[in-house]
Amino acid sequence: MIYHQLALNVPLYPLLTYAYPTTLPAGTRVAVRFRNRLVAAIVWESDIQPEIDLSKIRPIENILSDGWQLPADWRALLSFTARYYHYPLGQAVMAALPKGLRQPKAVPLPKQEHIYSLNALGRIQPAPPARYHKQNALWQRLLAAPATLHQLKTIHTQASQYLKQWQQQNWIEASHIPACGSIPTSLHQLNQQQQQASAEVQTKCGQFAPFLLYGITGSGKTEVYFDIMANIMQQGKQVLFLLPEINLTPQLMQRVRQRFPHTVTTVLHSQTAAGQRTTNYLQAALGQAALVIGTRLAIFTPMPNLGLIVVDEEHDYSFKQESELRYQARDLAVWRARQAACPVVLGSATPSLESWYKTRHGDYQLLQLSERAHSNAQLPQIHLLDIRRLPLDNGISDIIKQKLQTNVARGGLSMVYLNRRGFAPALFCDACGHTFGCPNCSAKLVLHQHAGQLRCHHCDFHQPIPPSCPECGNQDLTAVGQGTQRIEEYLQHLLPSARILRVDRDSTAHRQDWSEIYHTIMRKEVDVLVGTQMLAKGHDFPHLNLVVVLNADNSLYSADFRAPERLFAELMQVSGRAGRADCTGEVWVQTRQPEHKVYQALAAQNYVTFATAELAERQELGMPPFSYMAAIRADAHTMHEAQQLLRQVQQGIEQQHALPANVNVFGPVPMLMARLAGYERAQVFLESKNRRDLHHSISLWQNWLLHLEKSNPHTRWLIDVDPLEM
DNA sequence: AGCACGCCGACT
DNA sequence: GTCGGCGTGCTC
Ligand SMILES: [Zn+2]
Ligand SMILES: [Zn+2]
Repeated sequence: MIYHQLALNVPLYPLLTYAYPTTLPAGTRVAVRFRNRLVAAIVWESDIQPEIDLSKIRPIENILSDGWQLPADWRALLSFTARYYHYPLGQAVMAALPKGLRQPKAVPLPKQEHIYSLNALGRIQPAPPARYHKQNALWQRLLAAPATLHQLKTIHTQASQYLKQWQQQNWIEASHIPACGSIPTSLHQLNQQQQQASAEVQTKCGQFAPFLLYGITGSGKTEVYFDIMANIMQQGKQVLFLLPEINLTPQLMQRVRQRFPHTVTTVLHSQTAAGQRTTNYLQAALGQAALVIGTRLAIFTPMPNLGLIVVDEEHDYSFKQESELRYQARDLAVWRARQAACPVVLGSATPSLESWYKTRHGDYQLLQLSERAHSNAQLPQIHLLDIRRLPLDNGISDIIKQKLQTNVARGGLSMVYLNRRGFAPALFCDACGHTFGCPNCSAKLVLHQHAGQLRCHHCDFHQPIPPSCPECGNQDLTAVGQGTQRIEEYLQHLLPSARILRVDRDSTAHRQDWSEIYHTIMRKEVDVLVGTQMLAKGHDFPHLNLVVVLNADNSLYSADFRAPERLFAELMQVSGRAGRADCTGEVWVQTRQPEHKVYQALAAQNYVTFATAELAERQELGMPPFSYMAAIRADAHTMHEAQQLLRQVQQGIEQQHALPANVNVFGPVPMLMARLAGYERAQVFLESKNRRDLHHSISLWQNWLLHLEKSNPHTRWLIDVDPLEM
């Protein structure tokens, strides 16, 4: 018997040993019995010396992927990912596979699509008589240009039958459809900066080279990506294009299809149906698709000819998975580019301070687009409106009211942005001061007027709006603050003739809603948009010329050291919506702290100044990117239990004096959101300037946690490397 | 994580 | 006497 190390979906750090009569190559998908259930597994290593009792080792039941293995570079990526994020390798491997490949069932490989063309003999044949009009149409189509079965089926569903006939006559030939296909020249003429950026990346083709493409909103980053992608794909290489889910819109896909009409493109995101995702994954893995577009999970797609990775909106937090395997796809993209020896382009109008810092140190090469791509498009004018002494009506000052009225009157499109859905963020008792909190979370319940409910935005708790205060019985309950619903209602009252549309998670609950909303806006059937982040990202409305930002100050009070960076990026993004194409835009930001660095940098529309100042502050405090961090978290029904496990580990390590001197430990402290979905959450931060020592310390903590978890059975724990949550 | 095993309270 | 509550421990 030959023994193999297998990756299975079990929460154990070591791999499991199974036997097979012959040596199976690493990367083979197999089915095995685990606890007497048939599950899928991936061969990680063959011909090993078992470290456990031979009697416990069971046989591999059968081999699932005949003739295809998960490639060595993919396995190296997962080994690295599991090690770096301190996550069980078996579970990491399974998280990187689409559902179809996690099942103990064989999956047929996608057949490479054929393209059919009439050969010389075929071309001199008479066309089928016109009375057989479907047959004739097929023939005419093939006469005009080669076509795929898929295309021919749109002419006649029985196309394959006739193709077979004609193939037997030796009139047509079938050939594999090329992954890349011909790429037509772009309709967009790149400006000088764009050309230069594209050229810089292309000179590094075939070698590891990380770039940060810093381009202001509207500077045409996408055209630059497309230009580089076209070049790389024409060399027969594959391109991986990552972007936040919210930006993966039908409009974006439309642009891709227009620019690369003959390129086999595959889309991978969490909304793709499971079966389709497996097919797409395999298409990329077999090199049949030249272009892979997807959200963070697409970083794990095997690509045999990877020639370029693009990460658009690289500052976006959605690249970090905040559960289970807590990977940062942007960072893994850089790792993969190094492994594949290819360029990687991270793009943003407000780069993450981590990436910006790396350009300062020459780790990443900086590419800048400082002009709007369309020379007639102006930057918006951003105004800060100090509301400390101004009367507000539903959170809106007179000046803003007038701005909105004027813009509606002259037929412009306005947007009122606030990052709070619902009617009001809190309900308050005037008599005793009682507020309604979520019983499961440390958060206030949000008033949803239309639904007649108080809802928690962090868990699924909800209750009917109470008629009176449960503390004192008072019936005068006041809705405090503004949510999008309330603003929508108020604006309808203020601007009775205006067509107002609210866009937030509540108004776009169904998949279709967004595209309907989008088209309504594009048909200019809306005067005022009210919405949250959804509205700020991913969609351009060329005729939008007034943006109003309400209640942004809330984020300034956060204890999270990344809050200013986040707010700045968010406000720059919202502001960038105003005045694209050929109309000048105006942005008005209501604030009580106009002197704050975030607002000052925003008004000046100066990312560089902001980043420089913010980095200086981070350096002073020894925060990332000037140090590396990891969070060890524990949760339990009581904060005491959660902190107890962490304290026990801390004491154990202290007694052994095992912690490297250059690793600092903070905590245990409650998380900023201390209670979530019924669990009290505590954490310890490990911080060091030395990555090796940090990781050594994490492993130390991990081993102690594995040892002490038995005596704390009600406490769960996890490790978050390079954490974003605080 | 599941899923068995096992040891005590409240049912027929 | 048994049914089932979940605390404990293992998984190749
Ligand atoms: Zn009260
Ligand atoms: Zn809650």
